[in-house]
Amino acid sequence: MIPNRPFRPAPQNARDKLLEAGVKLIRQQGYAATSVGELCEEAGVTKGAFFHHFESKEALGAELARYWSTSTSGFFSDAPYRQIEDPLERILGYLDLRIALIGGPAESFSCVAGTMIQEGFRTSEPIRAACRESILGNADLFVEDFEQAISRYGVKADARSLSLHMQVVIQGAFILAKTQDTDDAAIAMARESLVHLKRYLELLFAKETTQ
Amino acid sequence: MIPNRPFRPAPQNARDKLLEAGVKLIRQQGYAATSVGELCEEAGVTKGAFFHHFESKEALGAELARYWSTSTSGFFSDAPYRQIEDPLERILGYLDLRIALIGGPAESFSCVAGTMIQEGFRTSEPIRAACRESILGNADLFVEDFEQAISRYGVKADARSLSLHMQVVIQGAFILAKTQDTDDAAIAMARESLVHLKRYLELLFAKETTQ
DNA sequence: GTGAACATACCAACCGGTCGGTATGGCGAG
DNA sequence: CTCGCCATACCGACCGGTTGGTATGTTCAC
Repeated sequence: MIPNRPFRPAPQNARDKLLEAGVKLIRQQGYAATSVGELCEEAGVTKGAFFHHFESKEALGAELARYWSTSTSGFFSDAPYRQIEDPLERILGYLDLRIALIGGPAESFSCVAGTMIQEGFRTSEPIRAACRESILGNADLFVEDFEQAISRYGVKADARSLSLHMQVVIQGAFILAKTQDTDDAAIAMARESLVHLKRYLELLFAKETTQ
Repeated sequence: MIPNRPFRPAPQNARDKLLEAGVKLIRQQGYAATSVGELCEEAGVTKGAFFHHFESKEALGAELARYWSTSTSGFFSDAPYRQIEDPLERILGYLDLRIALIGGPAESFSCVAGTMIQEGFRTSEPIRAACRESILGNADLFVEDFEQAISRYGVKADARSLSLHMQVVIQGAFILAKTQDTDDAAIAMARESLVHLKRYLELLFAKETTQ
């Protein structure tokens, strides 16, 4: 779940600096391995500032998922592919955008919420809930598109289930990308899976496959 | 990547007890959040035993991925679905088995390697390499099946890419499962994604969809 | 002059890892 | 048969450093 820093405004206050530091460090090494001290150093603020803005490290984790969610869903609901009239083409346009956004090292295109939920789903209810909202919220963006596509193309399928499946493939693609030795291989790996997802939707909606 | 304890022999020596403890605790809370002391307590051994068998915590992490890999790939290459003659049906049989194995809480059916690689892909080369082998090794089990299916059904597709895509969906399904509030919802979520994957393969190989 | 936004100094608990030691069992020499 | 030798398996006290978190300022806009 993409947007790198260039997509977001450079943070001014300590709070946002800490959240940006969280995006960077937690994507790279996970939540538990990232210490409060490290976050402060990366953000260029002190521990006092940290605990002024966040009740605990756990609170930053939960806030981070919300921060992430807000910036990414804003990005995806404003992008040009939204103007495409045909609902299926709109969804495929979204996937093309995601494919295009995959670049650089894996930690620059993977998902903060997807990383955090693996560590926190049993041990931190606030983090689980926030990551849940982030991931399912992104899926929600496409339920209506799928409903329209289903009725237009007369296909028997469940709109919500398909939206969730898109998230499944995206999250899984990030994991497989992380197994690769080089950035290029990771990029190719992640993109390939999204192409499979596109083909599934094309086949399901009985459209001629581009391949 | 499934098999729960019942599929593996009860460990006798300290080494295997520690690996079993690793499977349990790291699935639940991740690698970094699991301390050596905790692993020893869960395994019922002391720190001395830990560092007698493993050079470091990191070494246990890497060994754990191999341990996991060995027991799961053994399980999947011995299972009955392997006897199915038709290569596509064999692959679909594998997915049916995976669907059937999804049960209980998310930490009992999710993948140790998929959890660890998110934390270690940048910070620990031994862990990344071991998780890579585990995940890609599982995918390798089905390359030949796909090759046979592709030539039998005369479909234009890449066998290795399809095998990897199966892993993508499986890993992604585990992440989405962890977002759910209840075990039942998590189970349903994970199974649903594998059903989508089945349908993709059925459509791709031009077989009548079961749905 | 008051409250939000930070900085500094500090703490107890816990972390990964070390180390000196013991219990057990295999094995070759006498 | 047995005794000495040694390797392996395991124990648990201990160490220095790091952790998340706190208590107490300081600064400055309103």
